Amino acid sequence: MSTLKTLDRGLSALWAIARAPHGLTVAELAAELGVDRAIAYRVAATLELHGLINRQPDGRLLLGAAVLELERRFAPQFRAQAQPLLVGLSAETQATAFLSLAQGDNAAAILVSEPENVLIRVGYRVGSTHPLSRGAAGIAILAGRPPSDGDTDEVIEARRLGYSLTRGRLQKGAVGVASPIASLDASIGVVAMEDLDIGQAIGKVQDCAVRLAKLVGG
Amino acid sequence: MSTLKTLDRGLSALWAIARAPHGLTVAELAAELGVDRAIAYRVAATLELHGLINRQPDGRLLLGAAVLELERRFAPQFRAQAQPLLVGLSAETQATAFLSLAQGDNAAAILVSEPENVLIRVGYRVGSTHPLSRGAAGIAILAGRPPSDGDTDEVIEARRLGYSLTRGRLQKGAVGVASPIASLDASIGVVAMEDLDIGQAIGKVQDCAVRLAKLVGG
DNA sequence: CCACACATTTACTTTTATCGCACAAACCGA
DNA sequence: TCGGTTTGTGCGATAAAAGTAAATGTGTGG
Repeated sequence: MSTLKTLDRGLSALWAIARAPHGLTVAELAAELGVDRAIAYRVAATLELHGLINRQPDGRLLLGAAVLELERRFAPQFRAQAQPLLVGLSAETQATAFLSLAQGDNAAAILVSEPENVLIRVGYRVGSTHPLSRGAAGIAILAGRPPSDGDTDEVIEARRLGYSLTRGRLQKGAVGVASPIASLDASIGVVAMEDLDIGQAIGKVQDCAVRLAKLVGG
Repeated sequence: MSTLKTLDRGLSALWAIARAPHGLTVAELAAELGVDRAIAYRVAATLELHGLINRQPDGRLLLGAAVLELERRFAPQFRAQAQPLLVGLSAETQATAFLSLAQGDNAAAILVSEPENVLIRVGYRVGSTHPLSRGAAGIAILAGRPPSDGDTDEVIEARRLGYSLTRGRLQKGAVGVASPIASLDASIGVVAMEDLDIGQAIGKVQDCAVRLAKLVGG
């Protein structure tokens, strides 16, 4: 699968600028990319043309407002529909609820709801990703797919049970429960510290997965 | 100012995919860009590499979860600080409050707060842009900059008064008031239907601009 | 089971967009 | 005013992309 070097570099530049809290100068961007300044100018001009970056009066490059529009166009109706379900799930289980989508070989959390009235919550950043093979969310997604030779025991077990349960795979001391939504290549679940009522959580998570599948699928 | 054709086309592809509610097939993307399918494959592969798009099992191209991370990294501390001010402003004026940033020759609304308990509200989409020379937000931004030869009468007037007031420039029947935040190349303001209490709104908007400038500038 | 359409990837030649030097301009502090 | 630094811009050599074409899957209906 071949890729385009110029586009790849341009997107790397976008990330470099996104990562820099106070933006980058063109010279810094050039250094970051390991290219001549002239190239960095052309990359920046092209990104700016599309509103993805913005030049300050002092010349520094910052992320542009167009990223807000991209975000708005990311699965909008789906997220709107799923939001209330997640809020309910986090309230009932007193744990952090999440909805994850397969993105290539990763699971990405696209929606998170943290419980209120709880002293310590497990944070889960919207947009964060981890490998499908690690963590309850990813394993549940794999379990929602048709069986395959590469499936680990964890995945096979999760497929049989209808949910996955992991401890400390992504974060020490954290317990995760997730259930697949096969039609979406997604999973829904909760994470908490060791104090999670697992029996209850499993039921609620599975119920949520079924309701969401109905909501979207039919 | 020269740009990179390959990067430009790749970003156009990103927007084409973002605009399509149910994504695009590679063939559709190729048609949209006016290029051969083989090229569209390479563009898609590169975008996917960076998580900006995602391939469905059926092959369709959809926006990827990475856009959520980009959004998170867009002026995060600034937006968090400004949010409560905007909520207060919309509540006090019973109008839709917004915070706009200059992005090239456009003003982009990066934060919006709509009043509650109001029958008809003026909607203002986060991320939407319009030319700086049109609308209260843009004129206020220009008024916050040092005087220049190109300034229109509206801008000069707004600079003198410390706020801009427009009627129906962006939307028929809508009134907008905005005040510059010069240090940020930004403006804050409200829009409403004709029923806005303009005298009150001007004062509140200016007060908000001053407080936000202090919050961020010092 | 085969023929067919369709999606995806690869191999390879030609074209052209990109690279990176080198130069000009603006800025700045002394 | 003058070095020194940073910012921005033409232009020819060259590497990268375009554009063919053809191979490889993949599923469908006869």
